[in-house]
Amino acid sequence: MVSIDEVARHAGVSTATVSRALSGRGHVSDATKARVEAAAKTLGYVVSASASSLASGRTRNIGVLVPFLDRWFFSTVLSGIASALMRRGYDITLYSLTADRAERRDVFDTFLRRQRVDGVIAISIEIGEEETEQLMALDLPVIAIGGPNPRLTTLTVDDVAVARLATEHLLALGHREIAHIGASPEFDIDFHIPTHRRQGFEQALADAGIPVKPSLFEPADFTIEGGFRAAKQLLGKPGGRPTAIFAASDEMAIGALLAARELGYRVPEDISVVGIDGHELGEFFRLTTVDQFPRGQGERAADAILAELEKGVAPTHQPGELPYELIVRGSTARLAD
Amino acid sequence: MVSIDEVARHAGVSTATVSRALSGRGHVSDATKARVEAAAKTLGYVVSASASSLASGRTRNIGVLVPFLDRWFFSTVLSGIASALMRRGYDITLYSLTADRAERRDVFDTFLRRQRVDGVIAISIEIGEEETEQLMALDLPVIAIGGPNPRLTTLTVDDVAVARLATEHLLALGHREIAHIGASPEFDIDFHIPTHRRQGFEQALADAGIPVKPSLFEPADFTIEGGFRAAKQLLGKPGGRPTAIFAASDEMAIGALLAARELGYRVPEDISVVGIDGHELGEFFRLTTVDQFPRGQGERAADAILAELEKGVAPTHQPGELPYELIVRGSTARLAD
DNA sequence: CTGAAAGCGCTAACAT
DNA sequence: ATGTTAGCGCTTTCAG
Repeated sequence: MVSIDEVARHAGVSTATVSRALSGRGHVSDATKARVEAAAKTLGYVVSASASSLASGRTRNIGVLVPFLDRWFFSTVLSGIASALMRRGYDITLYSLTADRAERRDVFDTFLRRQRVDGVIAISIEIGEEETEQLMALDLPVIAIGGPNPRLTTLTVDDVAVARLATEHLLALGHREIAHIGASPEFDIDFHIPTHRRQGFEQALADAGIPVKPSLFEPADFTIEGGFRAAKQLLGKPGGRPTAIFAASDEMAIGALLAARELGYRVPEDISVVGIDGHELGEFFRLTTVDQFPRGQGERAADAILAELEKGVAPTHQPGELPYELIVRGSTARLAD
Repeated sequence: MVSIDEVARHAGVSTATVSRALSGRGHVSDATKARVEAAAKTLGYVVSASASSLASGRTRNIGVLVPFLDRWFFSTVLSGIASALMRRGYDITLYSLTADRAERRDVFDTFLRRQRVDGVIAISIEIGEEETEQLMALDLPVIAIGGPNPRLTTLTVDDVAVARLATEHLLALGHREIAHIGASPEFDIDFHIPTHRRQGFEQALADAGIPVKPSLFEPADFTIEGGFRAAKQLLGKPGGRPTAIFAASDEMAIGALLAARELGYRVPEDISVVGIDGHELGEFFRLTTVDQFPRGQGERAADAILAELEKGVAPTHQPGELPYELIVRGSTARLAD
């Protein structure tokens, strides 16, 4: 590997000047800057990350905490983060948080403390009291996406409003018997998003003067399969089926849609279905949804952390400021008289 | 951040001994080792990655090259890599290769050359001549998964055999009119897996004495939607529809299954469908498939690179040694007489 | 088995 | 605007 003094020699300057010219910190005349850049280029010189980090304290590397790598939502947010960060020359190191308690401890105890990153982005993970403490002890910028944590800077969408919007869409189409597929109670304990969505749902009903029937709620696990099972329950019960289903995620909504079909109901003629997320399969299934632009969430988080890092701008995020939008496709329709 | 000499002082030894005790390189008496470990623990000491890397030349960090983060197959392989690497205390830094040529160049020119990683794993990316050159110039262990590259150590499954297996399953059930959904020609140009799958399909037919009909091939893009469209074409053509479809991926197979249903065909009574991959949705759709254990592929790649790194074992992989297995579920059945 | 000391390849004062 | 120099926090000879 070619090192900085070869470049210095080649350009006829000191290593300090090479460093300045290449990093853009401190003044260098345009002429020398050009010479240095040319030398670096012909020699194929790239700054050594560890040497530079050790000397400067900056790593140009962001740590990203993800709960599941193989679930669509998370990997989509991650890809947003990756592209925004890469554009700015930052590396990203990935910390995948499994269910394994010990591994999870390791991430906070050890991995994150190696001084390998300049900041961390946490994607929709519920961070415990002690973990929050450890994150803050890192003394690094931290941006969390989803799952509001009062002690951390958090990017959130207003989940209550999102759920209201979905529900109001159904109400505006004339539906009165609306079922909701949300999280199972265990899931809810340390993850608040599903609760908020349920609240928004109930608020919208209340505002429309419609009583909330517990029999029209069915828990599931945020997968297609879970949504499928829940919808079968909802639609199979004798005595007055719902005319519409609001699922707390697109994957569950797709499951519901498939369940309705399998039972012989037509969507949207017999039953309307709406989800939340903006899932890539939504278009294919003609699913009406409230899109929350997960890629964009990742990009914003990346921008926020870079702003804090490079401009020292402590982000001033209002809770619930992330955008969302109702996308009306073919899975919802007016209630037939 | 607490540093190595605090630990040294606390344990009453030199920094050299702390380094040896904690890294396990060089001999330290059990007694001092215990003292050092205790000191490190009570002080909460964690070795600084950059200082350690600079001094030793080892980073304990593996670079992973991924083409798409948000596609199920890749994120699943990635999660396998992540868990195997994390268990061994390695970090992983992620390089997402977009279609953008310039960004892609950057990865090879700059990102990978920062000496931030000890090795690289490339997931199913077709690596060009020049890129291969650059990878080799890194002088680091490189493991590629899929897309055999004669100059790189590559973990592959025998795609021809996998496709034969899927096709032979259909043949054994009595099917003779078997359609294949594969890649569109552009896709094929620099990505050989689909071609191999097609070859396996054709070989199996040939062995059974069945002529290959071009009309029974339909290209698609490896998505559910693509498979859906392709199957509609295949099943909609007047004059003798196929009785079975072999799709080169599970996502396309699921699309095909949905298309068959929408056209009013029953699966598997009227038409059998088989895919390849072992997709998480396979179970839900009762899809017969040839599983190629993507998570396991990631884990193996991680193990291989660690073996090379830590034991200096240059991996001796035979082409096509990754496991695969036919999983018969409910989407295939005997041809009705 | 342990310690002293010389770097690893940069960056950031401090000079000039 | 540029050069000199002292580290950054470890690891690794080399001695003992």
